[in-house]
Amino acid sequence: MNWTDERVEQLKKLWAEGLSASQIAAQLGGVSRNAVIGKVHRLKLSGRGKTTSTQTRSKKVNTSASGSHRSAGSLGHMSSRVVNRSVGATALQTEYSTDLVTHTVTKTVTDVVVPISRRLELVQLSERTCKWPVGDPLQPDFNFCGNDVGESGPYCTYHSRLAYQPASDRRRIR
DNA sequence: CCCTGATTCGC
DNA sequence: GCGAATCAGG
Repeated sequence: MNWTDERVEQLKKLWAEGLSASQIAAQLGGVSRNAVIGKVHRLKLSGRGKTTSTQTRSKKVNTSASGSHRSAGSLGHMSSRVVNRSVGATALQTEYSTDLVTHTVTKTVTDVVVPISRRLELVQLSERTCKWPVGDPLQPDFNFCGNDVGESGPYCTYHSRLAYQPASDRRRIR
């Protein structure tokens, strides 16, 4: 995958918005989070604002002659990271978030990164359906994401992450 | 276990 | 320049 200008633009934008590297990678598609991070570094825009990354890195594992001890104990996980990609209308969306316009766009921050959801009604929930609420509980059309939950909880894998993980953002020690 | 960003280094 | 592997940490 090439880093076209548009993609780089997206990257910078999303990174500035505070999205994590993996989320950005998911949205751009075709790249891993490492690729994103690597690019971010090359663009010299890491440390999103703060994070005075104090150069404390100097460990480095023996590069030569070591290795080959990464046995194969467990098998893969297969956690598909499905993300709805905005098909079509992907054109001009590169030069619009530049400032100068303060008209609160409020582009409905809905699911910038949320994948598919089945929109089930409460009655249809079962033991294996994601109980992540979708919509406004005060509205009659309130429903739930009904994706299959693995064995890991009341939510589908994706929503589980949204529910918990949001942490890991205040280690500051670096 | 999951995740995060940071760094290094072979390509 | 790119990104996988690795590391360190929450």
